[in-house]
Amino acid sequence: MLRIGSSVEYATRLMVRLAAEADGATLSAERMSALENVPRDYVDQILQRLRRAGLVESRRGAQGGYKLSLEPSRITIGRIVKAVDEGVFEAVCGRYSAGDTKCSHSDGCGIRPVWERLGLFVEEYLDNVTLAELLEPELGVSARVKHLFGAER
Amino acid sequence: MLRIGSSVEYATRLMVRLAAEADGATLSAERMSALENVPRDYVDQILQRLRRAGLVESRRGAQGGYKLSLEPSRITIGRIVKAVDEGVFEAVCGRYSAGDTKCSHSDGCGIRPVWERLGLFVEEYLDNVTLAELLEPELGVSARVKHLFGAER
DNA sequence: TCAATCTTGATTAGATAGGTCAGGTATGTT
DNA sequence: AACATACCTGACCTATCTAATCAAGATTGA
Ligand code: FES
Ligand code: FES
Repeated sequence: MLRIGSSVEYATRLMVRLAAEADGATLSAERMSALENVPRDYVDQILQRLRRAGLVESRRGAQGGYKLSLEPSRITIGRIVKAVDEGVFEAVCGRYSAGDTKCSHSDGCGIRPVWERLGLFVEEYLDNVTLAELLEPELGVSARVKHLFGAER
Repeated sequence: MLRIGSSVEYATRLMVRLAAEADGATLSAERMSALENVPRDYVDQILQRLRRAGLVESRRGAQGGYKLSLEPSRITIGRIVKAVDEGVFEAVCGRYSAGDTKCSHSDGCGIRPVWERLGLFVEEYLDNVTLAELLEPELGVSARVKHLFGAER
């Protein structure tokens, strides 16, 4: 139901690596592959998706590589996830085309909003964790997220 | 990443049907299949999983069928989901066996807690929506869940 | 020129989800 | 007893998706 796939995990790890890089220094895909133990060609594929989403910039040729295109504090896990994982949230009800009566509840259904809210909920969570916060592991999860939990757990 | 699969949606719909049944009246799998437009054999399969989880009771033979084994107010969506969907939450980090160094972060990783919290978060949400609440669609999503969202959205 | 490095898109092997099937067991009715 | 109804069990199939690989090209720096 909720699954952090390898592309999402890899992308996050790569981004954290880049964020840890001092200044605007670049890292090559080759190097990131070695550092993060992610298959070389797969690193390429993931970085391209991140680039197309505007999260990283690249420079080709010798001494080329990648670097973040925004400050770590402006990049959220949510953006990373959306960049590499097309359908972040998907419910069955939405898969039926209009005429299809398969989901007989379509109108005034009490169940559907539960899934939809859950989707928003997860998005809200992911959009409130930034790369910058991940660089300070002693904080654990973002303080900004904690309010979402309500009372202490 | 977050996907409401058909087994989860079907199970929820079937449970709502049963909850709507007055008193302890039973419904046959055949009938539920027709009412909810879910493949006959698949209904069987799903109801068995719900029964093994203790959420429904069955009676065999003529005039047999299924009914809830608990009051609707004591059955949460979370329990339904866990009954039909084995690995509700799964992160990549957890897939590597101890010796495997694939995930070089394993210790003191700042990323992993983000996924773990998300898992708890989703569980908390699902465990706070009951069948009883779904029977009153005018309420939309449970008031008990709203506090999880923090301020108005 | 040459080597390093990103860029593009197709392809493949394996896992998973969604659904089907065949055969069995229990129970009510006649 | 016989029969129909309906649950029960577990194996099986198939389309889709994921993770990963591959091949060929385009830039850049030395
Ligand atoms: S619209 Fe799909 S369950 Fe109600
Ligand atoms: S332990 Fe897997 S990303 Fe850190």
